[in-house]
Amino acid sequence: MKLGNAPDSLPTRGHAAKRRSIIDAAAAVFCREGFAGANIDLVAAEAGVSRQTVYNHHGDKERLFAAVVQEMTERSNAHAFDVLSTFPDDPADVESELTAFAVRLSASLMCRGEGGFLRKLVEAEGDRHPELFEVWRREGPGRIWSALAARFARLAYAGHLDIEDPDLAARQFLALVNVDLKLPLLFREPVSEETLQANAARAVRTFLRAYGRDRGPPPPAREA
Amino acid sequence: MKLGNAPDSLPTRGHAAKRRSIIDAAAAVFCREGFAGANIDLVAAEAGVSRQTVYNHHGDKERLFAAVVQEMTERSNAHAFDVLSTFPDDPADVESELTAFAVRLSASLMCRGEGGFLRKLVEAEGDRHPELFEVWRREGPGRIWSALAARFARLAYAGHLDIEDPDLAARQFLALVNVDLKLPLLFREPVSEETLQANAARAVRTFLRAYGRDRGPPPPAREA
DNA sequence: AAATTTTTAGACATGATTGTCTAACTCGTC
DNA sequence: GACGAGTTAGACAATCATGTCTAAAAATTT
Repeated sequence: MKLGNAPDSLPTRGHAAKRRSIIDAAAAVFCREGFAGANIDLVAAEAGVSRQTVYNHHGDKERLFAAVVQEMTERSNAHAFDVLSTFPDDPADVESELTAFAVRLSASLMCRGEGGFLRKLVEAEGDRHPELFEVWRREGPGRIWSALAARFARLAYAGHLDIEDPDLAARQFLALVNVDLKLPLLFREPVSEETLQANAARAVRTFLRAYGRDRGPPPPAREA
Repeated sequence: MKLGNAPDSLPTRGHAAKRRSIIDAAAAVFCREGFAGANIDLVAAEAGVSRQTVYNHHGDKERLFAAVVQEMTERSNAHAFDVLSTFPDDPADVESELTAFAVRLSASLMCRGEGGFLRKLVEAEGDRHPELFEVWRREGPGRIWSALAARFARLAYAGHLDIEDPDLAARQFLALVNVDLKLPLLFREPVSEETLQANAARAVRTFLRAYGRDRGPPPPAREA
């Protein structure tokens, strides 16, 4: 029986560290091998922990998987909102600042880390655990999209862009940014910084041709 | 020993039919459960065939998987080029005809059938069978993209579009068409005809704002 | 330093799956 | 009606993974 003192008392130190390394290792293994192919012994070995400890912490392969998905969702979201907070709010040069933002976005959201994990896991195991990934869908892409949409709306209101439907614009922006990243990502190929930069530049150029302020003759009659 | 008569002699009739149904069943099971989770007994049952027959035909789980990937790649490609052949070559109304094409494209390429199978299999098992999916990558997306790019180039040459880089335009077109299909596809949700239509319309509108001929001031000097 | 909790290594039972083998069966052909 | 290729059901060994258990070791708290 715990004596009920501070929540982060000392015993949790090594405990929490092990828990984290188990989650990390499990994420890697689940992602590499899929749920069915994942081997608990391998997870334990990769986490530098005995198998029994894995069971002590998470009780079950199923529950371990759930813990991994939840943890990754949280990390991924935190990361995403960090990047989102660097969205250019009052840019001197829309194109260059939006491009720089797109680079940050693609670098951290898609290529590295949790984002890819989750996408793959959803794709592979979504059928078997619908409720888990339903949460991800609502809390993940949904919130990011609308946050990004709000940023675009502000940019449009400030006169830097010409956007009817900010939600649509946000989704299309993300789609354009990802155009040339899909295949390398699928094959786990490293994406060089230059590639990222060039790709972002292409995406933003097209995006601005569609949504830029100085896009030819003013639309015939928008509000009258 | 076969008597060496017609290649499609009668004995092969049931044979070929079984082979096909095995491939189909295996595709479904591999796609649902992943390679590790796929159960040969289940494949046999779903194909209406005994397990031994599966082994007679393909010898191995590994080779069965390879056969499935190859077959699906071929079917998917054939289908894709069928749809590609309906690309509007000399449209009276670019927007409406391009939208109709986008509907056909998203309906057959992404939602139904082999395309989704392959994407998921590549995502899930690409690490384990790189050489298999390398072929898919070259023969699948690569060829489709360049074929679509050629069509766009023709459309631009005929004066209906204003495109610098047709390959890029083709990839961006596909990305825009898929914007709102990703999530429903991921979750295997049915996509209604109206949704498809509306989505295609949005995609094409944005695409044409970026690449349309009458997009504001005529580009400085294209051909004189 | 003693006590308590966590971790470890390994054995263990259980169940599932792969791939082989054999004997019986079906079907179209001669 | 018999032949032969292909098919079937089921038994079978071998492998492997999950999850439990136990006794010993390590780390922490009092």
